[in-house]
Amino acid sequence: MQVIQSGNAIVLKGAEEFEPKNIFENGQCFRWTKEEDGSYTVVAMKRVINVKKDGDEVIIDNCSIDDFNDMWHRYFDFDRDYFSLRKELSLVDDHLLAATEFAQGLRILRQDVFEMVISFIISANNQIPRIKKAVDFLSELCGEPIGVYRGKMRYAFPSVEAVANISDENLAAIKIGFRAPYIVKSARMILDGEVDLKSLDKLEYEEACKELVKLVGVGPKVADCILLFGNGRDIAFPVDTWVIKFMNEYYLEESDKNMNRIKKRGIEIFGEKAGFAQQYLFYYARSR
DNA sequence: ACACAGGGTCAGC
DNA sequence: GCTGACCCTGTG
Repeated sequence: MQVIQSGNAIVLKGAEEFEPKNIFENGQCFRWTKEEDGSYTVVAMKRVINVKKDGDEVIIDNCSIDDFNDMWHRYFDFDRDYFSLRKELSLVDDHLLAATEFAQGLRILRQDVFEMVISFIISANNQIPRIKKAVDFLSELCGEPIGVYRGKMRYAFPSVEAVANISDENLAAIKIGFRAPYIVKSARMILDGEVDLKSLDKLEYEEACKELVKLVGVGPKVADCILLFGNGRDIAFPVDTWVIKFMNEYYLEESDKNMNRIKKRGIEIFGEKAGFAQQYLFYYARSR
């Protein structure tokens, strides 16, 4: 892949397996907006960029080559060979074959752990458009302003301190209902060192799950999302309503609604890369 | 109008 | 382990 500077943008030539729609609209990330020209404006890591695909080129606006190499290359998981990954998964069965064909260009973003913790606490029993609104508004209310882009001030995702010390007024304003005390308590637990997000890397997968579930509003499903999207755990297999549906329909001998058993079975069937199988199948199932 | 559900979790058996 | 309640709001 070639990275070329072009004004305030960079152009990725020969970027394989990169489809903005399949990357951003699969529910892993909440901090993007689709522009009228079909491009995606994204806030992450105290930066704002705009991503657009044009034929076999990817154009990233408001981005330098240094920023790309230092941050966005990792964020977009460019070290991974998604073609081989899809090919490998497609061998499992016809469902994964169809899903990996359908969602070609999907990537699992390497996002900030704390942002994933708060975002996915908010996601519980909620709808994706509302989750997006809440996360955006939370950032606007107590995130650092990082500059104007396309006529709008953009705000970074708030720090642990900011969420832990959010005012009751602001908390009420984001309208996340029963989840409101969860995000504050969890942020405080992280601030106090009761749960250490920085040492997650040192733990085995199961231990990392146990650590995250200590947080309030974090159950097994949210813990898996945090680990898959914010901690690079390919094996994490988040079981939500959609996964329960397709697992029962295609992969289980008899109908089951127990999330723990379904998760165990999912990892048995899909193996080390269960998280990717989940993402392809989830996106495929939800799009129909 | 009003019931229903949405990338689940928690408390109470 | 299993069940029901849960804040909020768009949908039919």
